[in-house]
Amino acid sequence: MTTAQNDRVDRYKARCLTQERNLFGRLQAAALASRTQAKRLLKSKGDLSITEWRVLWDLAEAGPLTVTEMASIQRTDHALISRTIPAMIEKGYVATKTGTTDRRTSLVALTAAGRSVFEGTSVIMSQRRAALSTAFSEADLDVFLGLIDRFEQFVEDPKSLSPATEGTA
Amino acid sequence: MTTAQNDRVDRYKARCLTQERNLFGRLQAAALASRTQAKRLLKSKGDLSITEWRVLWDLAEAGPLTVTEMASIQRTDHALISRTIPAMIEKGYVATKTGTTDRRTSLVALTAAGRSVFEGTSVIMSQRRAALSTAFSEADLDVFLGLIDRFEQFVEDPKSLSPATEGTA
DNA sequence: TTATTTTACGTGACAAGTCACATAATCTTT
DNA sequence: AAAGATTATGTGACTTGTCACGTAAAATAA
Repeated sequence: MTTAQNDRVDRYKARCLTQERNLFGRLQAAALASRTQAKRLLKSKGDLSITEWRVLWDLAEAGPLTVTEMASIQRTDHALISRTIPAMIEKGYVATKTGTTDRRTSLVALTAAGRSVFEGTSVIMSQRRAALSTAFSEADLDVFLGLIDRFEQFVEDPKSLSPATEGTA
Repeated sequence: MTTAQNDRVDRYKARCLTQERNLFGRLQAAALASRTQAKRLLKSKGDLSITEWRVLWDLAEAGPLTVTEMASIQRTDHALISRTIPAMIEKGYVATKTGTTDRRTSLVALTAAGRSVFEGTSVIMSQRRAALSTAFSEADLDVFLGLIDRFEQFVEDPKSLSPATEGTA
């Protein structure tokens, strides 16, 4: 290996080191790894997608629910849920009816088949949550969630990157 | 509002409360909010996608780099980068050549135009990182990264959800 | 030296996610 | 009561990401 190649590899390694402290990148990667784990666990028990699993879980815990309510609970966009519901209806897992007090809403409820699929899948997902609870104490979790709260405030607060800030930079 | 409706709303609210302490969901939402912020900032300075920005940034800091090296630095899959490179070549931002020591590799380097686009965009992205540094001290960051390390170990460690665990449950 | 295994990267299919938009329904203002 | 503004949901287009696969090249084993 030549000196130029050594330089190139050194730069690569240095770059990797600096990115280990890049909170944006690290959070992204951790969240995606988490998602991959969930997909793998769901796959081991059937063919539910993550969105389908979330819908079933929310409905099992608190249904019937509107699309917007589920989106809010899951901190996701209503579009994703809206797009998932028809196939779940087709599979017989959920049924919808127009809201009586607000005819814009679509009230989604579990069917018996949906309840059954939920129960067949919930064991592994409960185990996942229980395993996480052994890895992180309640105090750890408080710290973690507090840091996440602060991070979310940062990314959603326009003031942190306002013209005034630019003026002083 | 009837009693049944009250019950339904109460269940929804209770469900929201429990999900506030769901670390999986919270981490996911925070990472996605961060990504959205990045996209918004990039959009304010041009039309770079997140993947394009990441490629430019890595190359500016440590280029030339292979697809696998960039994927490793960014903690992403090589497929995403491979798919992005041709358009960036078309735009004149990067150029590639086959590696001399390993002809399987594709060495990607910034062009002068790419350097220029990088520099036009890097100010706002640097400001973003600086703003994050004012929101989180080095000590905060150490704690946060440590918790993320532990979370990543959890989601990647098969032992936490092994048959032995299932046997004892 | 040959055979086998592993690796780099390009490609395709699909899921998860964002944003814009449209339509209908509801709410607020005039 | 009518007009204007806001909201719920469905849809489409696009990005970001995963996984599987194929091919060529490199590494390892026989």
